[in-house]
Amino acid sequence: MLARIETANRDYANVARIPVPARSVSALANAFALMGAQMRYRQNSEIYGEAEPCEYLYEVVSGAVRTSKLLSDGRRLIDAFHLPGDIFGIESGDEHSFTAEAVADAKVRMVKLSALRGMAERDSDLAADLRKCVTAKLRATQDHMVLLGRKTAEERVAVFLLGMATISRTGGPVELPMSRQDIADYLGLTIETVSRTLTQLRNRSAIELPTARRITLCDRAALQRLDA
Amino acid sequence: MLARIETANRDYANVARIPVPARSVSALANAFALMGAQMRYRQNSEIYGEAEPCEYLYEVVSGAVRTSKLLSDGRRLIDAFHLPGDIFGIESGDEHSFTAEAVADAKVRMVKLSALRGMAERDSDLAADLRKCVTAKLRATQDHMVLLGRKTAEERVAVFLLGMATISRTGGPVELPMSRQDIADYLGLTIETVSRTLTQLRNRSAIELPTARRITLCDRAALQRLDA
DNA sequence: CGGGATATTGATTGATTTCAATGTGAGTGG
DNA sequence: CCACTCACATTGAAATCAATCAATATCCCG
Repeated sequence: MLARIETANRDYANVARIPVPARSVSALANAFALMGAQMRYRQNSEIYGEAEPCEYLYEVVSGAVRTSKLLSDGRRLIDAFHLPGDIFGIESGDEHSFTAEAVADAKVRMVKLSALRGMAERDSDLAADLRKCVTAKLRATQDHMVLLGRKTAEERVAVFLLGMATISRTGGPVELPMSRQDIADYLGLTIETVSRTLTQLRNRSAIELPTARRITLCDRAALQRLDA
Repeated sequence: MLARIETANRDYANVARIPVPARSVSALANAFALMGAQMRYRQNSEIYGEAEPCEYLYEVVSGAVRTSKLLSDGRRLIDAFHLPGDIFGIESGDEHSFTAEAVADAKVRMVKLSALRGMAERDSDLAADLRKCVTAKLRATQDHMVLLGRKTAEERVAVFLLGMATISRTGGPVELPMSRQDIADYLGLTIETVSRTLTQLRNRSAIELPTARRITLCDRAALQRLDA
């Protein structure tokens, strides 16, 4: 849920997601188009690991990617989900602080950071795009931090649903590429609480759940109200 | 609890705090020394507000500053505490996403961001320092996010205490410039839970509480163990 | 020596977790 | 095509951690 290379502006209901409008990252988009090496990753396979050096910037072409951190005793926090068009691999230093894995089978384009940085010295648009990726990441992390620090289970789930709906902005139902465990670890909850909260929202007719991985938002206003 | 202009390296026990070593931000330190305008702020007065444009970068000279966000219904999350030597005002865009206020009477030096950015075009060291401030901020926010998302009250308080001890690295007791309410809002807890947790740590002889605002860490290892 | 804010402690409630079944659905092989 | 299976999701009951409500206690500060 980070910087996307967008082709159109839209309303950004979801506080947890601050996409970068298309025009402003076109230099980066070009770099990916020109220099991007495409890779495939099977579901649950690792793209990079925590503590590995940051060498590439990635763009999701298809599928979905999660970046997460595992605590010593098995607790896990998912920092973000990355969907087609999203950039990931931005990190807070020379080493990854999260692990990236394919949530579903994924195609990913990657570009060497050293190459991008080299180009950015000559191309101020590209330099600006790279800066924008970092600040967008920071903003998303700040929003996620507020969510985890100060919101109820119901609010967290509502924010998540609105965020997913914004991304896959087909008017229709939202297709979730991730499991309940992934959602729980993103929201700082347990799978049971996520499940119960979804049921609760369904009982109030805010959403419909045709299948576990497909959710229709019937009453966005009700969800929005929960996005305190 | 962000980038500091450090004069020496030390062990960085606290995951929530990633100081920038002195050498690497010397260009920025110079800029503050040369161009910094000093301001005083009374306790609890606002330095900048959420949604105001980002115009300055700040350095705490004395006292303490908090950056926080208020939710619509009064819930508050404190993003970070900034102590002497810390840089703050780094934000995720052109507008502040948090409010900055003096926790205690504070002296602050400020430099126009536009000026810094202008200089950074000619001075690659300064440009690197500015990048480092953003990435350090991102890392601190990521760590805080993990804390809020996945840690128990006891773990949160332990991390906070170790962090404060690292900052004010006098071997002696830690002086807290902030109230219990501030600590609670930083840790995503209530004042009662913070208070009870401190009492609990005292009963286990991990800490001593000569006064409410002064804490001696007697058993760091015990606290470290809680920093999962 | 008050007095008011701040902090601690106590009792209780409540939200979320944990533990434990039960249900559902996609894929496989008979 | 259907049963089987295994993973994933939902639901239920009990336990737990932290929040809330309610008194004190303590510390500044005048």
